[in-house]
Amino acid sequence: MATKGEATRAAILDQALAAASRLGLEALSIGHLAREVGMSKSGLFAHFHSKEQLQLEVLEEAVARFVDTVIAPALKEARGEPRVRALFDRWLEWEQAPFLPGGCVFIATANELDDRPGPVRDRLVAYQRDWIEALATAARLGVGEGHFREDLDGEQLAYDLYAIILAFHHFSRLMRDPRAEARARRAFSDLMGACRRPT
Amino acid sequence: MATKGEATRAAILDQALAAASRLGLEALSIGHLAREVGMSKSGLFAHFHSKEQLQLEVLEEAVARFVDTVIAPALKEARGEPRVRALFDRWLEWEQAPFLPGGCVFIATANELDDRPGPVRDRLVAYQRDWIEALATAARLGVGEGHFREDLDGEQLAYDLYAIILAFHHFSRLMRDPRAEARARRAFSDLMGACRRPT
DNA sequence: ACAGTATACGAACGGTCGTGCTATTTTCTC
DNA sequence: GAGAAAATAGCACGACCGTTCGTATACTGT
Repeated sequence: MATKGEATRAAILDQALAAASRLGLEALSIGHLAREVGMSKSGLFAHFHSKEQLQLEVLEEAVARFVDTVIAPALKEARGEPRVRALFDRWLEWEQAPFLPGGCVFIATANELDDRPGPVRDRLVAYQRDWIEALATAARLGVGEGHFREDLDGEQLAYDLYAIILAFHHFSRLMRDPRAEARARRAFSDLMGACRRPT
Repeated sequence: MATKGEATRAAILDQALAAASRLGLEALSIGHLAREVGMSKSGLFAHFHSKEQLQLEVLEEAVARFVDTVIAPALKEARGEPRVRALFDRWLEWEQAPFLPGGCVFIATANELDDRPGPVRDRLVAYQRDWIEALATAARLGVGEGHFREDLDGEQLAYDLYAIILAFHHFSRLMRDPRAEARARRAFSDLMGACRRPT
């Protein structure tokens, strides 16, 4: 286990993830990143053999952390509304995680990649698809549990949840609106209200 | 039209707006843009005296078109729900306007500017603030007209509307989801349903 | 038609980018 | 502690970036 290499590699990815959160994956600069980590450009470059590979590994790292901080904890909650609520709460936490100074790295990256074909885009889209599917599944379980209306459209709920989070990102990151989180939570609770089965 | 200069200037801005829609304002490259328009880099540069100025003028152009295609027509609709509906419909049209091949240029730019201070960011934020305020005002008029609940929060509705559009951008541009528009319209009609005064 | 100006061009600058090489240093293994 | 292997540094490259400048061409008003 070549420990030293993996250690610096982890340090690089950590720094790169933070940078990608603020500026996006595309704007990652190897020279700038090397200066931040405190090593030479070529030394850093040797770990990944291309910038694209670096981007892919940053993406992978982000996904691993997303699973840890959002998905895994939420799966411990009871099926149905509690789990959906946990997914949303954790997602909102993720948006403000200390290692993501610029907010969700997927959102930050999405816009700059939506017209740039390539492996990085492909990976991102695949991950997003999985995540949306996970949201829809959690929503459908809520119907099975009797928490939600029988005619609830799981994919539509996934869309609505994503909408709330995207707006939170927009209002808090761009507009610096301090009421962004309150608005997001309000929107979520209204949405839950509309999903419950009529009494 | 004063002459040749303004004509090419308009052609440049037109091309630049399309490019910014796809890749963002930051990713605009003067050399690349010049090649697309069919002129020399320095010739193009002479029109705007810095890249930042070019970005600002592209932003200005986008705002002018947004007013023309979204705001102005909607203001002709009756106050209240019809106007809110018109604003939303036109906004969705705007997202798919032919001169915006990458979707709404404001959204495309928002993410790359949210951690880049400067005049361009400042202008964008100011415009966004105006737009959100306009949405909130339109919502409040709906209360006065008796279309919406008395306790409706205009700013919250503006947030919710923005959320739907942002999600549409995400699902259609990144995910290439053909059901994105249907989802957006469904979300909007659900939202309107929740805003109407209880009968 | 001519003068004067607006417009465009080409070349060059300093800078940063990603990416190869080749040494050299550091770390790990026996 | 010696030798192998991994990790890092140094340097150079071609490409592209925004920007400047001097010059040539095209237009405009008279």
